[in-house]
Amino acid sequence: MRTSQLLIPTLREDPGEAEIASHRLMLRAGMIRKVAAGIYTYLPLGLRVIRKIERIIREEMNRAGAQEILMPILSPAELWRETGRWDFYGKELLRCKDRHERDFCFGPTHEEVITDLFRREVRSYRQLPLNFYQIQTKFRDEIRPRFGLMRGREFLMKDAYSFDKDEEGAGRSYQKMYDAYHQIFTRCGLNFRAVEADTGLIGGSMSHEFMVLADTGEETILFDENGAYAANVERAEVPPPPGASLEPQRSLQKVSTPNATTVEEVCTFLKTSPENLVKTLLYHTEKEEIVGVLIRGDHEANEIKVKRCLGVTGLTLADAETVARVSSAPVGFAGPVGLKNIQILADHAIQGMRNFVVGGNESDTHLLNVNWDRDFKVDIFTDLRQAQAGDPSPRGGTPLRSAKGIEVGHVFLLGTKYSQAMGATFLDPNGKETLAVMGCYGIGVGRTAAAAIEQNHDRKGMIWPLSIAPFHIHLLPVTASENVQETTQALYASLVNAGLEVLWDDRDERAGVKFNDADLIGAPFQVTIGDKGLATGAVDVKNRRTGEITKVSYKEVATYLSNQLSLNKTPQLENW
RNA sequence: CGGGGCGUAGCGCAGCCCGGUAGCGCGCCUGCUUUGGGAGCAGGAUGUCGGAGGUUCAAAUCCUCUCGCCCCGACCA
Repeated sequence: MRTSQLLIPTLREDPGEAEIASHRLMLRAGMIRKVAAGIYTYLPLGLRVIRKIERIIREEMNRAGAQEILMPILSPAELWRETGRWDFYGKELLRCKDRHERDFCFGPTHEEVITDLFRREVRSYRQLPLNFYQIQTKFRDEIRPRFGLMRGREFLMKDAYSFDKDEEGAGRSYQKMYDAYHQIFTRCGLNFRAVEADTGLIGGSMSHEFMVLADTGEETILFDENGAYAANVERAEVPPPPGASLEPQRSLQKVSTPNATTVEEVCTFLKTSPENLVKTLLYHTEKEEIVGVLIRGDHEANEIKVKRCLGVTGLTLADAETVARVSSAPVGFAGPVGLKNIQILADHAIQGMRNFVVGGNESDTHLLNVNWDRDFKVDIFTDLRQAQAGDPSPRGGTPLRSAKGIEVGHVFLLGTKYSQAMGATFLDPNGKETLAVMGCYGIGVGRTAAAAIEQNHDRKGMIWPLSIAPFHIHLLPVTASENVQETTQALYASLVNAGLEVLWDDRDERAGVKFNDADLIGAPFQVTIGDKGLATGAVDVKNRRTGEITKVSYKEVATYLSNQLSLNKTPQLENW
């Protein structure tokens, strides 16, 4: 392809709106342009990358036995009302009305639509298992879209939905998708990790996220050295403490702690350390109840764990007024001793503690030598805190390490949540009507492209993994002589004949401009053709990643590059 | 939704405090020279200063409203 026939509006300067590498570089390389907040047009170069990723996804999904379909972007409100998500989804669900005033929404995901298809068309266990997928534009009216394709409102997603006759089958379908995802992201040339995840709004019983490791990632993951455990920090379990403290219980003591409201201030004032302190957090649940959550001073509460423990979906820290009413003290002095009529949950780390410090439920007061059971009752001891680096792994106890990740894929074992709500049943061998057991599986296509850039770029631009590069080779004739033009033409033909994807910079630009654009666009190899080299019958082949430049006889370039490309190939299986 | 910031030429920005009718760099167009890492010279085009209203003899500049965008937070398959 000649550059003169593609719109590749590269920018010399960084656009003001872009913060992170992928966003900045995609704009600069002319791959995307913004149309509105979180809404982008893919230009030819950007679309090529998207198509490459889609192709890998299709091959692996097909290989795993899934069948491609295409559902509509718009779906009718009735389907969403059946599962309750019309109300539950909130403002993220973009709604509209048609000319007859009927309610519709732009699909943020497609469980309702696919489950409706299933219940209409599938009758018998003989037809199962089934797995349908599509690559379709999704719309989620994100509160704050950001970082270009990383978190858009409109975005391309591959979503798949499996239907099985029982839990066991659903587990197998889940495993197939899990394996396919490994294959997909490996083929995309990404350094990623599958981690245990929370199921969030989608619901279900088991879930893994596929995280591309990158410092700009919005998610924090924890994993152990030997690969036995990896989880999203939202999900990561903390094992119970090894044993109770053997320290003798001392007598309760009330002390004045003027203006000491933070853990740090209290510790400084009482000359103790945060490990001896217990924070009392008061939360509102959606049912208007107040619960007390006890967390060791140097730990953070994990609200998802608290929600799960209580079986609620809404949880907010109580405001100052409520704290004052419940604890009869300003924020910072609440404590479990003497708190009446509210449920007390405690992180299990506290089970191992003796003689700790808590708030005194009085202004400027704390209590020393507090002991659970003796001084207050705990309704539930369980894992309630955020895991952190250094904590023991729940599988084997080696210390966890943390990293930032970009969520590019997510697999869920849904169970019968949707089939139940929508009556998606089939007849089992005994003629009994049975609920389908479902799974759902998403991949952010644009986000995968963005993640690849986050992981593969340098100061000058992008460095594409071969499998998803917009082009394999960037041809750069740098002088205008007839010899160079003719050689370039011949070279282009021979490379294309060898099955390579070649971008030919045929613009009338100076060498420096071409070199800089080529580094920015990041094709894995650049071939420079100039009079200087041709004098000895050679062209320069540059490996974008290593920066290494090799002089190659122009007659052998096609062979040389074919070899280089197969050396740089990411693992790939034959087509289905 | 809370906090902060920005909308001035295609892009990046100055001018705004202290009103006097718009400028710089890059890009773009023409010509000549140049041509292996973002060329030089000469000439040229381009703006309803985000929008609406107000104050004023006069508004990019001051005031009010409004729309859009960015960042932090809350939120989030």
